[in-house]
Amino acid sequence: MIDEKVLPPLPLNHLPLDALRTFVAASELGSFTQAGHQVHRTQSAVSMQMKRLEEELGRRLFERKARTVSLTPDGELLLGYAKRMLRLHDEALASLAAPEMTGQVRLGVPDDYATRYLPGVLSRFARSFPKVRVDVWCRPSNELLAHLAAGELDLCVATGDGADRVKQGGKMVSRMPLVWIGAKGLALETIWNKQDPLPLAVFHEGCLHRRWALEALDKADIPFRIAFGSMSLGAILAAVRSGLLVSVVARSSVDQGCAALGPESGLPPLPSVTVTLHVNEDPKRPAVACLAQFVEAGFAEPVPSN
DNA sequence: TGGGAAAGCAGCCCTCCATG
DNA sequence: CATGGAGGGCTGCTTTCCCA
Repeated sequence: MIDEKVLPPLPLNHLPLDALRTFVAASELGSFTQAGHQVHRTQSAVSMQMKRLEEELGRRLFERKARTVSLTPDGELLLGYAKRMLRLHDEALASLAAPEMTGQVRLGVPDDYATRYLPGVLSRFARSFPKVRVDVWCRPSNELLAHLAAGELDLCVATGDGADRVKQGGKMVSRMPLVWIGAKGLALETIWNKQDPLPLAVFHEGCLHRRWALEALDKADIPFRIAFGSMSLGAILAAVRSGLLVSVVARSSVDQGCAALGPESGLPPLPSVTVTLHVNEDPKRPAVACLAQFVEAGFAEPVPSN
């Protein structure tokens, strides 16, 4: 028998999903005004919502600066939970809206993002819509977009420099920093003395990671030699794990046996790639829009750890 | 130009009460 | 006991203004 007199009072706090959605938008956009545009509210409404959320939690979530806002450590902590709660909420709505949905959806994803994000997205989608068949193609972004335009795919994920992809009808779902990687524990000077060319493992011609990496090296006047080329992320990572060369991948792709090389390595800084989602909308095929929601939510999740 | 505060307003929701 | 309508309070929004 539980003696209720010794129990601490239950907290009355709750986290309204509306406010969490605004919170996620503000944290990602770094602005209450921009967040307001995204959630269809005014800047003042966003400001008040965030103030109420902070009061509810008794924690400061944002550092307010002159023209921007940024997350406090408590805000960072909440962000992960908020994204998971919103994902579950959206999944539940989608599942209840059309639990008996059937059909086939053709999804295209670049190889490196397929490895990281697809398993979770596909398993959640299959649990919610077991009667929908999903066919996945792994190809470079440009090829996927061509297949989408030809009607051979229903939706695809593509990487690019943001503005271009959005002009092509894509919806931005994430920004992913590129990083130099080497074998875990690698002392870079053992394979590169800065006079000889830097040994590189890179993706195929036409890959954005490759182009940006080579441009950054050119700009920094660092000679290089392509010692390994592949279309497969798995092969690139395996080559890197050999400890004989370095490569460039999205931060989310760094796996066991590899480590990101910081600025102390002497390698030039790299930009971030924009990840966009492109959909051939078809009102007669709701499964396409549903899978698009799941993919988008998958990219909103924290990067799965190794 | 963007965030915060105050005032005013609309709509939601809870409570109460009548009705079947 | 369930349901539906009325009334009042509360919540959350927009507008406006001020400050950095």
